Formats: sequence, structure tokens, C-alpha cells
Amino acid sequence: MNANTYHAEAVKDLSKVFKVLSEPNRIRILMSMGLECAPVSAIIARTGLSQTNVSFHLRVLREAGLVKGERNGSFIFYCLYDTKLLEILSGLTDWREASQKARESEYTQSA
Amino acid sequence: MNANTYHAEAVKDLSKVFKVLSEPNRIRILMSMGLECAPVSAIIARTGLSQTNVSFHLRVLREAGLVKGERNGSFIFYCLYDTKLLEILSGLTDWREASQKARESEYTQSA
DNA sequence: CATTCATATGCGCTATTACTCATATGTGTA
DNA sequence: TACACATATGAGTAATAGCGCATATGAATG
Repeated sequence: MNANTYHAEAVKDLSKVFKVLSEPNRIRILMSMGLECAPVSAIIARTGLSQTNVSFHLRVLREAGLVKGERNGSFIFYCLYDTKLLEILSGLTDWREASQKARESEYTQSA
Repeated sequence: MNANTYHAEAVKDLSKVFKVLSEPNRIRILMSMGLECAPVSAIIARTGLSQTNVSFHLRVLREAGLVKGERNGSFIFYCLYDTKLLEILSGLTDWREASQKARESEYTQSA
């Protein structure tokens, strides 16, 4: 049992989270929710995506444990499972923007 | 121009990074590099992946600006473009592990 | 210059995924 | 009960990604 097998579970879960977050529209949905819960119809309005598509992405986000939905009358309110996700997203954005110029000017090639 | 279009570029870049990180083997490659540069052969040995596959993933990681490669004789040494990526990965791992139990016991369903 | 070693690349295959359309489920209300 | 609204789900499709095999490139060494 080396370092790889030791982190196997963590790697597995991490890659799943990354896969879920690799869809631009899912990121937009997460950002559109912000700190407060919102019904699906609000998310549809904010993102401009189709109802079917939003529903599809919400399920993916839900199954990944990134959002949760609670029924309230005929509406279902969705919110971030952990609002810390917003900080993570903005932190990563800052990180990428900070190194963007360096990446653009540097070669980083192979041969 | 609303909030969505304002963040459009950031969302685009973020989703690309997440997509690159959504591959378990790529995460393993990144972790196997750690803080120091290593030739491809070392990465192959550490991960147990095929040479073709490692080369393929390294290109993806390189084009995403996550690693850089420098030739040294007949070897090409790869290293993290920014070692802060390691902290990010471990930070996210901790974040997921911390909420894992809650996610497992809670419903987080839709209807 | 021929050979060997390290690494990259093109091709074909298969599996996955995001999307739309149509339809189903569930809730509130007359 | 019937109807309207909010949301979920299933089928079908087109695009993409990861993998292995074979091969190419490029550096070192005799």
C-alpha cells in the first residue's frame, strides 16, 4: 500500500466533484444560487437555460452533494449544500487569473 | 450585461480546469509530482500507467497550464506550474471529507 | 551514421455526457 | 374530481474523451 492506494478514495471523490464542476452551466447554476435558496423557476430565469436542462443539472449537483432541494408547496427550493463552495470557486478564479499572464507569456511546452 | 456575462470568462476557464482535474489519473499524476520536478519515466513508474497514457495526460495538463515540462538531456522533467495546486487539492479533500458523513445521512433529495 | 533510450503523436474503438423533445409526477385550487 | 402549474424523468442523438497500438521525433552514445 503506497501513497497512491492510500489516497485512492480521496482521488475518486475529488475527480467526481471536479467532473460535476466541469460543466459551465452547472457553475453558473451554483453561482446563481448564491447564499440563498431559490426555486427552480428562479434558476431557469437567471441562467436562461431550458427547464429540462436545469432539472438535469440540478440532479447531477444534488447527487454529488453540492446542492440540496427542499419542497415548499409546489415549489422546490434549491440551495448550496455548503456555502463554502462559493469561496472555493472565487478562490480558484483568483488563483487562475493571477497566473494567467505568466502562463500566456511562458512556453510550458514539452520539447 | 448581467452578472452571468460578467463572469463568463471566469466560468469558462474554471470549467476547463475542472474538466482537466476530473480525470482520476490526472490527479494521481499531479500528486505524484509533488513539489519537485520529475521525468516522465518516474511518473510512469509511480502511477503504473502506460507511457502513452501518461504522455496523453501530461499534454492535457500542460495545455491547461497546470504543469510545465523542461527538457534536460534526453529526459523531460515535468513539474507543477504552481505548487499551490497541491494545497488546493488537499484543501478540497478535507472539505469533502468533512461533509461526507452529513451528506451520507441526509436526504438531499428533490421531491 | 547507426542504434538505443525517452517521449510524443496519429488512429480507431468504446464509453460517457449534455442536450432536446415528449411525457410523467406531484402539488395547489376551483 | 378536474385543471393548471412546478418540476422530474425517459428516449434518442451528437459530440467528446480515454485508452491501447503502432509509429514518429529527438537526444545521447558508440
